[in-house]
Amino acid sequence: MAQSDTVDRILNAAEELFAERGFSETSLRMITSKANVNLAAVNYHFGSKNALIQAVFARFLTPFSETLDKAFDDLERRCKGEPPTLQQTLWVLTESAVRMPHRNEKGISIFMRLLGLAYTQSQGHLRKFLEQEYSEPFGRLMRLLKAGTPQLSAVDRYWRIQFMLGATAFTMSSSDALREILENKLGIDTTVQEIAARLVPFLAAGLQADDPISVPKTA
Amino acid sequence: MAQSDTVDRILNAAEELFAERGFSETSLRMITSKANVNLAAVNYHFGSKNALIQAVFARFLTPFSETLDKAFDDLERRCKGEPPTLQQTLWVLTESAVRMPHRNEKGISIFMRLLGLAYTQSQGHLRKFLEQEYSEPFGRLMRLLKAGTPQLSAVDRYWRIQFMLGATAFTMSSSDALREILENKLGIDTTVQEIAARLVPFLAAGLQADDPISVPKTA
DNA sequence: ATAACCATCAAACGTATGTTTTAAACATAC
DNA sequence: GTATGTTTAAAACATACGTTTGATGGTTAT
Repeated sequence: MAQSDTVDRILNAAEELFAERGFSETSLRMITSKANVNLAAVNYHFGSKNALIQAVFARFLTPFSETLDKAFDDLERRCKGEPPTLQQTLWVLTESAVRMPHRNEKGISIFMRLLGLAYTQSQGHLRKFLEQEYSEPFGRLMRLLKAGTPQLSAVDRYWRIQFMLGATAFTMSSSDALREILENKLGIDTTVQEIAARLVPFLAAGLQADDPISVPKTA
Repeated sequence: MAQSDTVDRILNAAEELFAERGFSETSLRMITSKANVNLAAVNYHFGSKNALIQAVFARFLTPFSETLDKAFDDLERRCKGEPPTLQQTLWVLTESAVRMPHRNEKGISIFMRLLGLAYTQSQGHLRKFLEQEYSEPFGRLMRLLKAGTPQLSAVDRYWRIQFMLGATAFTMSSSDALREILENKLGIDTTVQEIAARLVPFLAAGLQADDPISVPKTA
């Protein structure tokens, strides 16, 4: 073949297995046998397992950050100087994620699950890589969230953004299982888009909650 | 010695290392050398690494579920037939977690981090163990949450509880890292109690958000 | 005193991991 | 058609893992 697709097959298999099982729990042999390539191919093409992990993230994060950047440009153009509202920012964010071209119908939930894992699993090299490569679009999102919640102190905003990321990554990462449970329990089918549509008002309300750090009614 | 403290030393070391690094990333050799016991002691006293993981959870989850049960009894008694409000339920939950007797000042954050890991890391045996052992207090919490959000449809409530669990588990599972980032950025030190106190109003507001499934302003 | 029991220890076991090596097959350019 | 650089293949590498073994010492009960 003119150009081998070995690299892509490895990336596809690794992406799926990482999302299912986490990084440490996924061996190179699982990946290469799922991808139907030789074991040595990973180290040949990527150099190491850690570099493969980073490559998996780069493959979807790079186009996503470009899409997001353009969508934010669009949003700010429509707002003509006025800072975008929190709901607008959140909606552009979820829309960009959902609208990304995905390799299959599981793409969006794999995407989310990987983001959650990047935060959760203590992979020092990954955190460094993501901070170096994607600090700019991340910073832009943070600035927009800040503009959308001018009433919050920096500390309040920081924590509430963490809560927001948690709710999103967690829900999306297990959206398949959650959708299935709901289907069995109430006979209702839900799309990822609908989940996102439910998530946005939840997050917006949480981010903007009045916050007289509630005192217990306990005696 | 009359009674060896080997078991407790193993549990203490394991608890701390699991919380720091996750389960797969923590080897028995790390644990036994931190605990200053022989490598074989783990398999002798617990049988296997998985059984040790479960024992670590049981040691704090069993007393916690008893404390929580009594606190819910208390709450319902104070409410005299009226269903407790959502804020009351959430507050009793976090209060019970915070008020638990802990072995040291890191105890509460280790507790939280482990709970987050239990959700996040795909340890099949752990999930089964927790479901079997603690289904009753978990079910009670779910019933109270339902009573506290009577205005929600079953579907809305289902998803919003998932969002809530996600925000909590995710934040708690990376609370150390998040606290550290905040310390470096703004020079502010945060206790786990403060995080919990910030989380409650966020969750309460999100759970009770008005929900006219927001339509994008996008063209 | 002696037997039974339990906890500890160093050492080894078998397995699985990430990585490297060697040779063969391949496509492409001359 | 042969040479060249690239990709695959199979095997072996060293290392780390969870677990098991068999000997040893100490405590308890008979």
